[in-house]
Amino acid sequence: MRHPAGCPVLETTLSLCPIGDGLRGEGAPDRKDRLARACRQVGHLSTRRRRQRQERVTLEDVALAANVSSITVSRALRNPEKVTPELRDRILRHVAEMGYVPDFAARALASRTSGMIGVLSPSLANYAFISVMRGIEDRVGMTDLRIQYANTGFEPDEQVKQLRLFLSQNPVGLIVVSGVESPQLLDILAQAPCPIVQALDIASAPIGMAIGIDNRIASETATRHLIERGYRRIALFSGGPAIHAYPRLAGYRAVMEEAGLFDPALVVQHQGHSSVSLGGHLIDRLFRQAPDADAAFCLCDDVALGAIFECQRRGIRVPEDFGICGYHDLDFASVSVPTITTVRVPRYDIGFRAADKLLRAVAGGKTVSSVVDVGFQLVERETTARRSER
Amino acid sequence: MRHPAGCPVLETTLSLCPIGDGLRGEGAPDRKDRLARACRQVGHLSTRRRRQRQERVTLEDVALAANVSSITVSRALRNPEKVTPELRDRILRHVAEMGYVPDFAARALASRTSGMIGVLSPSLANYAFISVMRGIEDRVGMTDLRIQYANTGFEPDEQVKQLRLFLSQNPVGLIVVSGVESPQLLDILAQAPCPIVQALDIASAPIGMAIGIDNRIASETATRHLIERGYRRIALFSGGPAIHAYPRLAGYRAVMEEAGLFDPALVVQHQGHSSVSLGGHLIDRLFRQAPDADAAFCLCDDVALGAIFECQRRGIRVPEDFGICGYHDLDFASVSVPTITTVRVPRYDIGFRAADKLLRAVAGGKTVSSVVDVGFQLVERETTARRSER
DNA sequence: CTGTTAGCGCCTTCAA
DNA sequence: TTGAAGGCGCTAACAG
Repeated sequence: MRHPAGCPVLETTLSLCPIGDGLRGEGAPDRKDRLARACRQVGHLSTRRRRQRQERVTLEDVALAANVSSITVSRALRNPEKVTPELRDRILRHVAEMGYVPDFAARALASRTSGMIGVLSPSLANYAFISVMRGIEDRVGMTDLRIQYANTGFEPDEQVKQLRLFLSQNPVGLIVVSGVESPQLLDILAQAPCPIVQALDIASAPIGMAIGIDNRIASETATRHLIERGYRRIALFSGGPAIHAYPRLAGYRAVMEEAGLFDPALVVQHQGHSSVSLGGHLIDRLFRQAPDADAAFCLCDDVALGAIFECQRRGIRVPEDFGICGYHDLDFASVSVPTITTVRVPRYDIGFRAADKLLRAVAGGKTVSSVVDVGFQLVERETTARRSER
Repeated sequence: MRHPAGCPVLETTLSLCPIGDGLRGEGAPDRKDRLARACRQVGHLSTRRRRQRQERVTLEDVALAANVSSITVSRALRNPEKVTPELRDRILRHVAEMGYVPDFAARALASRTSGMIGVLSPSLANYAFISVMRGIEDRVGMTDLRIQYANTGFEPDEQVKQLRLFLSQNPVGLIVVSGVESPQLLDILAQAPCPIVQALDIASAPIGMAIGIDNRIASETATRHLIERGYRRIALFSGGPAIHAYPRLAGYRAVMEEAGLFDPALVVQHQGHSSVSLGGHLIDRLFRQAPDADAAFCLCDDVALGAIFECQRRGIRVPEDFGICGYHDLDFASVSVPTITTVRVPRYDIGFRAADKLLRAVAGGKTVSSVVDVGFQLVERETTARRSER
């Protein structure tokens, strides 16, 4: 069934508009009056000439209207306690009336602080990262600082590019969600003129501060759990670039090798975002490469869920015929049928505390290198709940 | 199983650091040399005094080193074609060598354009919005413009606050994902000095341009579909504030009333983000309020999935005993067991085209009011696939 | 408590 | 093609 509106096509050309095209506003009508008044004032002559076809109300405009100096308006806005209450009220009235909006660029330039925290994360399309960001947001929301997000889609080049953009904005601090892999990125981070906190992964080489869990150990624990449950031909399902999953891959491999069970045919990877549908595809690939596989350790719960669905479709019983272990303990892992055994990572907490660490470093003016392991938890649920056959 | 790191507690106080605390960097060692050289130059005396304990490399620093004026360096960087190739190379070498990083605040102030596009979205924790943002990102990525995100958690106050923050940054344009409800927000938007595109919903009053689907009609279509399949006691499951879901509620209600089937006990709402686990809770509430309910129209697929799980757990057969229709056609809807009937919304496309519209308006310098309906599609799958009993 | 002065780093404008 | 002068809007530092 198609909605009557049909299926419009993109308008033809996609002009790649550079910065700064066609942005000039048109003149504000009531500006002349204020300018006239300005001329009657002393010491504000410079105001006269500028703004021909501009519209923005400036501090000085408000100051003129309120018959004070611009710095007083500034103070009334930012340090109310430093201005007489009546004066302040009068000024604030004018501010509201004239619709004054502060200009952050000017403020940043003059005060030499942007009041901005940059958050670099690999992907928005994953609840695992989003929880971390919620934690960050909640902590930063308690301050006057602003957050600026950038997501890099797991691509090293994009990481570097986004980081450059951040640095151009003089961030007060930086949070890098997930591990830092590219050496170039590490280089830039090391030279960054602000504190940096790495959140989520502490296994990769940290710059400055880090808070999260040791994904390698978590991965070892999960793999070991599958072995203890009697599974032998345990596959690894991974979405996203290998480099991002590296610590977890290493943990899986170490345990499998130790047990004499490692087989490259069991490692099924996919470049690209993890998703539920990916889980099904990986099951398909797995059974072609290794028809005797009897379990899968999925590096994200959504892949695990997709694997469950595909098993149901093929008549493979979970956990009896095939065990599944996920990662992250996403919302649905505890309510799906069957419920998903997974590695619980306190993501919100990590975000909150990462922001907290950062804010302390910003306030203290010093970056003390430190690594905090918040710990994980293996949550055993139905997808691996078969009697041990060991 | 607990990871040995244990469960550390948040460090005691959470100082609410205001903007600008403790940010001064320490002196750069090689600065003296450059300053000395500077003194030998003419016309740059002003450079001497400033920067006592500062570190940032400025255009002028590079200019000094390259023996040109700062404006030439600026040009070499931003309009390479306006500078002799050799000179340009020499300058760029110095730039790289000295690690010059442009200062966006200064650029924005001087050029009167921020080069930034603001994207206001209700929630990051929902794949529906994230797809839209991916579309936006891909289109904007073709330009030099930057994106700044803000999410408002569905709260009107937060929307206004975030919007103010945007306006303080002189955005080149604004994209508002999802409908605009609060009149205050509408007010501010109406006065914004830049083009605005509203994406995803075109049913609510548009300011400027809008692109998306008519959620009310989509909702009507879905409800009608359930009726056609023979369901009668059709519930509505909604996450998020009622105001956000309003067009869809209205569509559902209109069709149900028309059919003489409407019953308030069938409407189950929850303030808060939708999620898979929410679906289960809503099923629970529904069967308490209306034990004879035989279907649910869920305003998001994740709620629908949660409803499926809960039905499985209770031995309720879907679609035979209970029909389920979702919304958004998220990734998993086509692979779950059973697959989910849902309303497909071309979210990525909407994002991409919203950005495209915005960029055109920015380039053209004019905002032509326009509303584009991209249309939706009802995708019939297993959760409603029972023989019609009508 | 309020005002004056002098930039912040870059870019626009105009001149050479 | 390059440079000099000046200003963007705001705030730090110091006066009064």
